[in-house]
Amino acid sequence: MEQQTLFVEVVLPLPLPRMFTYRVPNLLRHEVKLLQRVIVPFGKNKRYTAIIWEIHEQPPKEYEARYIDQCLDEEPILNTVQKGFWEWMAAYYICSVGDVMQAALPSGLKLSSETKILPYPQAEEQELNEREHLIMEALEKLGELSLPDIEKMLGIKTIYPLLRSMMEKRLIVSAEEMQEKFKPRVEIWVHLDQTYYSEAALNHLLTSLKRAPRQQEVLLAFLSMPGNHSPENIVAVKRSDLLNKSAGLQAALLQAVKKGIFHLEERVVSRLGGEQASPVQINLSEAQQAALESIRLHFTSQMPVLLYGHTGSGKTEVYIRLIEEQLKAGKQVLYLLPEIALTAQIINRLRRFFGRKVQVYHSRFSENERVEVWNMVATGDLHTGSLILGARSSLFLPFRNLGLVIIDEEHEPSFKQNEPSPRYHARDAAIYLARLSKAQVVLGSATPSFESFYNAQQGKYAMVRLEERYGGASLPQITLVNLKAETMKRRMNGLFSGFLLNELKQVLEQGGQAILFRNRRGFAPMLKCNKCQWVPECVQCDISLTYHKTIHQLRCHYCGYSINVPSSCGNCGSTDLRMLGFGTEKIEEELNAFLPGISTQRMDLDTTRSKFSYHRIIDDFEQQRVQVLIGTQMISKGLDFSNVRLVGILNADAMLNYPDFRAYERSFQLLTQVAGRAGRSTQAGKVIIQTWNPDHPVLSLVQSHRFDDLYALEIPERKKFYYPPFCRLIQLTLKHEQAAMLDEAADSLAETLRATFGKRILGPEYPAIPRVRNYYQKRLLLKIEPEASAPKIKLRLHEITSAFFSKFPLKHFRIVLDVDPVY
DNA sequence: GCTGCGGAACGG
DNA sequence: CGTTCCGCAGCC
Repeated sequence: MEQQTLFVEVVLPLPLPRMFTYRVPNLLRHEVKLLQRVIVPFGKNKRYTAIIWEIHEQPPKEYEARYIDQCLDEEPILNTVQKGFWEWMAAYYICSVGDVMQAALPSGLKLSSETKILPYPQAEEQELNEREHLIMEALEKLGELSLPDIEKMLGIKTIYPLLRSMMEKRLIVSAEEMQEKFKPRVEIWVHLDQTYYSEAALNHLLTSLKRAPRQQEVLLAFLSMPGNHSPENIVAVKRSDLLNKSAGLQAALLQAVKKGIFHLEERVVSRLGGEQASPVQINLSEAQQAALESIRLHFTSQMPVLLYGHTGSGKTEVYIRLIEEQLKAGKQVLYLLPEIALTAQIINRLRRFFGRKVQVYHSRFSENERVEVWNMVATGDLHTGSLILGARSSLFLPFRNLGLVIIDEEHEPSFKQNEPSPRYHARDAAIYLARLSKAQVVLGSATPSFESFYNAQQGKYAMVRLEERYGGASLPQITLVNLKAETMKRRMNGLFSGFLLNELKQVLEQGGQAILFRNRRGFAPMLKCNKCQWVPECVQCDISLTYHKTIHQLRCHYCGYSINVPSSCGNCGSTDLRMLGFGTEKIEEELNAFLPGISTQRMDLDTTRSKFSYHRIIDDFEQQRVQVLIGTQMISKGLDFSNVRLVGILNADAMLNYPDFRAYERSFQLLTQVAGRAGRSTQAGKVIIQTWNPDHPVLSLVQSHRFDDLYALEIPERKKFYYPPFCRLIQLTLKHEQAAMLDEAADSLAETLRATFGKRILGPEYPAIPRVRNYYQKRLLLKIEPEASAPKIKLRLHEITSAFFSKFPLKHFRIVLDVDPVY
C-alpha cells in the first residue's frame, strides 16, 4: 500500500497568528506524535522548538512545506487538557497560541538557534577594508561574534550586506548554535572495587599502598565514611563528601581509580529539595470544621467555592485538610499565590505537613529547577499525589490528575499578568483549567473581589463563610487620625501624628512589634526647586524622577532612566532644591530620629531585589530581631506575625482618590489586609490610619470590618454606570511616538469602533502617565454584556484593529488589547 | 550610483 | 522574532 506523506501543523514560540505546516520525513513518520516538541527550520537559517498541534495528510497548495528536523521528545510534552487550555487562553485573551507557548513552557524546554559569526578556516590573505579588518581582528581575539556585537562594534545597523560579501570572500562563516539548555545535576559517586570486599583483601590492599601514602589516605578516608562499618558492608560515597573530608586528595583518588581500586559513577540527581514531613496535629475550630464540611458538600456540585473569612480566621488550616484529602486520593493540588516571594511562611507551613510532596514553582527559580518541576509534575507517580505551590505561571504545568486548585487571596490584582501577552488573569484561567480537568476550585479571601462576590451571589459560585478569628484572636481595633486637625494643632512630627508616635512607643516598650505601611502611589520622593517649582522629569516618560537614596540617583520607575542628583535647578539655576514626598526610606529616617535606638527594616522593591532577600527580611522580623517593619503593598499579602500589635497606615488618601472605578474596592481590600497583620495571636492588635479625610465612607467601613456593606454601597454604582461585574471590559491601548499623530489615530479608531459597538466604547483618554519610553498612549475601553458572545466580539475587534493598521498611512502604531484589565 | 536607514512583509 | 526586501535620503 502506498503511504501518504504526513504533514504537521506546528505552534512556534513567536507572536505569529498562524500555525505553520511542515512535512514529516519518512524516517520520522512513526515517531511524530501530537503535542510533541520538534525542531523546525524557520526562515533563512533559524531553528525553533515547535509543538505539533495537528497531524494530517494534506500537502499545502501554495508552497512546498519544509521538513521537520527532528523530534525532541518520545512522548508528548503536553496533554490534551493543556491543549484545550492554551487554545482557550489564546481565544479569550486575544493572542496567538505562540504567545501562550512562550509564557507556558519554561525556557529550558524551548531551545532555539543563535547565529554566530566565525572566522573562515584557513582564510587566504587578502586585502581588507577598514570594517572587514575590524571584524577579523575581533574574531581573532574572541573566536566568535554575535550579530549585535558586530553592529555595536561598527556603529552601523545594516550589517547583512557586509557579512554576505565577507562570506563570499571566504573570510567568515556563520554558524547556528543550538543548545540544549536544561542540564541535569550530576553527582559523582565513588565505589570500591568488589574484589576488596573482605577484610583480608582490604588489609592486603592497604599494605600494597605503602609506597603511595596519599592513596592510602584516600582509602582510609573512604572506609571511615558514614555507612562503611565493616568490610562486608561497603557502600558508595559521594566524591565531594570524600574530598571534603580529606582535602587535597583529588589527584590521589584519580590515581587509585586508574589502578582499578575505585570506580566512579555519575548519578543524575534532583535539584528539588524538600524535607520529610513531620506531621503536626491540627485541630480545627468549630467554625473551621463547619466550613470544611460545607466546602466538601459544595464540591459535589462542581462549583467553585468562595471561602470568605476575616483575616486571621484560619483559612490555611481548612486548605490543609482539603489538600490532605486530595493527596490521599493520589491527586495533584495546585495552590496559587499572588506573589510567591512573599510566601516563604506558607511554604514552610505546608512543608511541615506535606514534606516532599510540596513543590514550588515560580519565576525566581532557575531554568533548570523549573524544568525539573515540570518533568516531575508530568511524570511523577500517578498514585502518590503532590502539591504545587506557585505563582501565575504554575497554571501551565502539565498536571495529569489535578484534583483541586486553591487560589489564595483571590482578590489580589497581581494575579493579572499585564506585560507580555497573554495578559491573563490567573484566577479566571485557573477556574477554566479546573473545569477542563474536572478539578475542584476554592477561592479564598477576607476581602473578595467584587467579581467573585457577585458570582457567589448569583449562584455561579458557592460561598462559605468563616466568621470568627482563629485561636480566639479578636479583630483589630482601628483608629482614624485626622491629619488636618493634627497639622492645625501642630501635633505632627514629620509624617507621624503624635498619636501614632505615642502608640508606637508604647507597643515597642512592651516588647511588641509594629508594621508601618505606605502606599506606593503618589508618594514617591522627588526633587523640587524651591524658587520656581521645577521638578526633574524622565526624558522618555511623562513622569517625575524618583529619588533613590541607596544609589543617590534620580530614577524613572517606568523605563529605568536614571541621572545623578543635580546640584542646581535645571530651569532657574537656583541651588535651593528640596526633597518632596516620602518613600519608605524617609519614614525609616524620621522614625529613627523620633524614636532613637529602635531597630527598623524596610521591605520594598529596593530591598527585595535579590533571590533570598524576602526570606531574610521576613525571618528577621519573625525572630524579632527587628521591631518595626516598614513597607509598601507587598507587606499586605498573607504574612502572619504573631507579635505584631500595631499597624500604622501613614496616609490612606492617595488610593481612595485614585481615578478608577475600583478605587474604593481596592482601598478597602488593601487597608483591611494591612490592618489584618495586627494581633494575629491572642492579643487584640491596634491599627491606626492617618488620613486627611476621616469622614470618607470607605474608612468607616474598614474600621467596622463591614465588607458586605461596602459591597452593598458600591454595587448600585457599578450597575448604574455599567462597570464590572455587570459587564466585561476590553481595554485597547494605542501607542505612537508623536502626540498629534496619536490623537488623530485614536479618534479615528474610536469612530470605527463606535460604528460597530456604539456607546459601549469609552474614550479615547490619556492614562495617568501619557508617555512611557517615548511612546504616547491613549486608551479606549469596550464594555461588553456578560451574555454577549465573546469570541464573536473578539473576532470583530481583531478585524477592526487590523483594518486600522492597514488603513493608517503613517504606521509606527502599536495596539495592545487587554481583556479584563486590572489597574 | 552607492550607502545606510527604517518600514513592511514574510516565514511553511 | 529574525531576515529580507524595498523605497528613500544623503552624499560624492
